[in-house]
Amino acid sequence: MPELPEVQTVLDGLSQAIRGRKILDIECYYPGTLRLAGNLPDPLYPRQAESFRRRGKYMIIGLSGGLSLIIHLRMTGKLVYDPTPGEVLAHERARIKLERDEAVHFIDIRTFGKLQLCRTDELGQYLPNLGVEPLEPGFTAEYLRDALSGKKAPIKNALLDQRIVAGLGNIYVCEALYRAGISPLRGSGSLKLKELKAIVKESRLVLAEALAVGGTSISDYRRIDDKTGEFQHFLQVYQKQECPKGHPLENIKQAGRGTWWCPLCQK
DNA sequence: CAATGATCCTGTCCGC
DNA sequence: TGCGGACAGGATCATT
Repeated sequence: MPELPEVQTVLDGLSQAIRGRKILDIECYYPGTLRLAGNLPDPLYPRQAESFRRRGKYMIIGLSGGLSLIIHLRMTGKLVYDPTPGEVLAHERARIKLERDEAVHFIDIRTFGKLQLCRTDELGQYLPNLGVEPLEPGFTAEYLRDALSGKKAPIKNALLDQRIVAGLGNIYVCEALYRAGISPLRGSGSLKLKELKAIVKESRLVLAEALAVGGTSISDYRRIDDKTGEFQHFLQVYQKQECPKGHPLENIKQAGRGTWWCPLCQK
């Protein structure tokens, strides 16, 4: 499941592969995967891919002439750079066609991923409200204290809320809470500043470590060259039976998603 | 307003 | 062998 480290890894790969290149067309093979804003210029193509940035789990590619392409991989989306593309691939939902007959495939088994083309000056209308970036200076214990004050929702749910922190997903929230020694069931508003500091520190660490090895490949996630990331080998609790200390883990459901945690290590 | 649940999807895995 | 059902989950929308 692409979270911040995976999205950043894909984005870096995409930037390497197509920065400065001309996009000749974007074809859509599954209804709704490619969405066009209503007021786009004609002709729409060609457009040069000029800039590459990330906000939360959204990739934002700046195109020449004041346009932007927003890409969200959701759960099973993949971008694959292909210098010699042929027929439409299995599960290929869209294709970014480049000059010299090259392409980037958007492959997405479960079809939840989206490509949105819009004017750059209207980007705000096409991105949801997103909270602080967890690897930037604004992500502090004090920020979390203010954002979570009075909230009754479990800390696990709050950390998954992209309006509070943008980029964390199920895997890294489970890992960060384990490392911080905090139970995922704790009420958000009940956490002390010291505990929030541990959450901030461990979230940053786990994200940075995962980013350094190209993300976590549990099932579908791949880099742009279709290679796997390596952080799955370093997970301590996600989809595990026992924690590093040998304690049995509990697997519960929170907000419809699996939580793995150690009742002995996390309080 | 906040919190929860349903929804969108399909490949994989499990039990019978 | 094959089938039905549960499960995986990010974000959005509807409901309580």
